[in-house]
Amino acid sequence: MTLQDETRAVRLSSFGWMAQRLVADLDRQMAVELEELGLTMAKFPLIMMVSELGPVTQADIARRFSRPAYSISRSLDYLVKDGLLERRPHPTSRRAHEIVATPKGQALAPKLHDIVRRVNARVLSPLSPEEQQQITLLMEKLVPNEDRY
Amino acid sequence: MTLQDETRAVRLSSFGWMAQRLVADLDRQMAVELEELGLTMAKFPLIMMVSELGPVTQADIARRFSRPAYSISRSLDYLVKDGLLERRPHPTSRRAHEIVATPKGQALAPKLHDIVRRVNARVLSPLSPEEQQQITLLMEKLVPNEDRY
DNA sequence: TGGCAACTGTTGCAAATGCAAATGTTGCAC
DNA sequence: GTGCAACATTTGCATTTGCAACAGTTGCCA
Repeated sequence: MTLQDETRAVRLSSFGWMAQRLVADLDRQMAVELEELGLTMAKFPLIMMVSELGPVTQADIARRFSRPAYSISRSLDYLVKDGLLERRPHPTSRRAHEIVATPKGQALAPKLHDIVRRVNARVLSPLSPEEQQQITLLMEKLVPNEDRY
Repeated sequence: MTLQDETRAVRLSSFGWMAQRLVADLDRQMAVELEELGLTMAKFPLIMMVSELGPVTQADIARRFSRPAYSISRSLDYLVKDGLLERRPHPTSRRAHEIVATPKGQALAPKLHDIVRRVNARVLSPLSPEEQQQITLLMEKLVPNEDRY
């Protein structure tokens, strides 16, 4: 077996490689759907998290996403500018901010739910319903549903 | 059911969301291993592709990755500077470049294979061998193994 | 109380990325 | 062969991102 064949074999049998491709497809499809709402893949998970958790602190968001705090700080700048989220003074701490959705932001949530359901259905459509259930269950074992996003 | 509960339910039942988390973990683990070789997740797939396909054209790389050509052009700048890949004049076309691995780049390939195998094994380890086989097969149905990377 | 380490958030600067326009090349119809 | 559209690649510029340093706040213990 040549080095080239070996490299090819490694790639084709790599679960991670397939997962990367899958997520790339997923991202492309989501980006298209989100564009119609004026959103991007960078903004979308933030709105979802705030919609799910209600008032949260920036540090909390950062922890759950396993992302650095400065990154959240900057992403929020955009969402605040869009008028979708809002920084409010935290009720008990003067260093923390409470992040909440504006009415405009809240109105987005149901549409985002639809998009998520639609894109998931499309991506999974090559599988039979039983297979879809199988892969979902297996996936749940790989990425335990903690409070992490 | 409140809006918050609904958002939570959508997220937790979303296959795509789990896939995102999985790939994020995968990326983190790969980044750690690659760092020991002085590589990054941006450079790694390029070396793999050139190692697998031998001399390729930049446009071909771009097509296979479904990425814009300018992005490949810039990534190659870094890899050429690292002395891992090389731009050679194309034998038949004067506008195209032939991209090949330098000896130093070729020497990297076996180490990259090891890393891919190691990280895949670690990520899949929560599953039994039968389950690992199952999820791999299901995944193959979702992302057909074409010539696309 | 005073001091200090840990925490929350922001910012300046450098590196990376995306987009649109430019440069040169090629195939092909005329 | 000329002209022109499609191609392969690069580059200038604006936007985004990452990193390290900063400013302010809080908990805690001596």
